[in-house]
Amino acid sequence: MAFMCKSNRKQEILRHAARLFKEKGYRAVSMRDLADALEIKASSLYNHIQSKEEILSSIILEVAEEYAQGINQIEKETISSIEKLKKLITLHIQIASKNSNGMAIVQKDWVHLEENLVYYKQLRSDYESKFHQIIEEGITSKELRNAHPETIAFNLLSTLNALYLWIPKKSNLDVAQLKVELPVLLLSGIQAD
Amino acid sequence: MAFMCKSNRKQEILRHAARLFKEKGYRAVSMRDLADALEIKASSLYNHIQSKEEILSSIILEVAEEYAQGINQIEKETISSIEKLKKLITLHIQIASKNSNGMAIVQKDWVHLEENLVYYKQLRSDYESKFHQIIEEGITSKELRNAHPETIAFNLLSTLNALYLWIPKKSNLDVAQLKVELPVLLLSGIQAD
DNA sequence: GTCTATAACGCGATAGAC
DNA sequence: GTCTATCGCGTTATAGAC
Repeated sequence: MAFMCKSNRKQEILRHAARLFKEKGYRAVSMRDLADALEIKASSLYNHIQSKEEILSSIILEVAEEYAQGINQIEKETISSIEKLKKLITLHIQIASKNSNGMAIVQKDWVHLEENLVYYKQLRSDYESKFHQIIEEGITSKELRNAHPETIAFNLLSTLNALYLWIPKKSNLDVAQLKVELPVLLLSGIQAD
Repeated sequence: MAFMCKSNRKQEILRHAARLFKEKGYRAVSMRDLADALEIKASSLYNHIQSKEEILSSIILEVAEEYAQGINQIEKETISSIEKLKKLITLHIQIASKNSNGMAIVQKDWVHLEENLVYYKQLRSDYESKFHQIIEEGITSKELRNAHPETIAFNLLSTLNALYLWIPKKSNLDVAQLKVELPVLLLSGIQAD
């Protein structure tokens, strides 16, 4: 989507919307609230966007497609499973520090998608399948302990999915440190000896 | 609260509300939706409850107080920190399997509390403090590796808080297995050698 | 591109009959 | 305890002036 250059105003709307949606939840933010944040009237928003749902959709799909692209790239690299998992952890940290609002909205408000709900669910399910497969490869190659792959995936993904709650409270320095510390913490329990 | 025996009808309302709130989110479920589920009219609900927010409050506080009670009991036992953490993991699994709807609503809709918002936040912050303290004790006593306590707590709590997403898909047998498997998985990475 | 005015509808909640 | 009828307000979105 690198060629599609959205107008400044639309970008600004999306930015404020992401912040408000994260704070109060999609359903609890009215178009008047959003307009107030931009210091215009609600009706003026419709010169830049089609509907409230289009805003939600833009925010969520941007994040979801970033994850999809990230894992597709990592998946095809010729590195060990452990290295792939480390790169996945870094991917989550990067997205969460660049766009923690978007990540929060994906987690909490994907259910309110309409037009793109099916597409989003497909992206999510593809992501999880690939994540699982990397873990299964790691067990097969004996890089990982022989535990249940679903349990391992559940533990990793729930921690990574919650990063949006944690990262906004941290400084850039802390985030840099997290990129070192989190892979160690998350992987040391599952790596084979 | 063991003496306060709510009417059957009220219990039924809370049960249906919990299911609907989990599925669609608190703000997206109208009193008419809830009434439909009970096969009555919306106005009839108000013979049993005061307001929509009272329903939310009941559901959330029941779970939050169960956690508070659980950790208060565990905290004062004279067992090792590792044993306390194992009991905390079991506590989360138990609550999530008994009331996964309630747990989901706590995570997603606590922000919509009004009257009891401050009280809920206090319960939550107390819980997290005690959780952190148990981890810090474990590091001091050298039961746990000398990693950052916040990182350890973040990993544990994000996985435990996500159990409501995972447990409803599992059979009773799987849950029993989870009670064995999850402590091993979560603690093996942080236990001192 | 922003405004005022308003359409069309859904919301939580109440009053009062039965 | 459930019903019908309704109040007052908030919602997304549109029409048309400037």
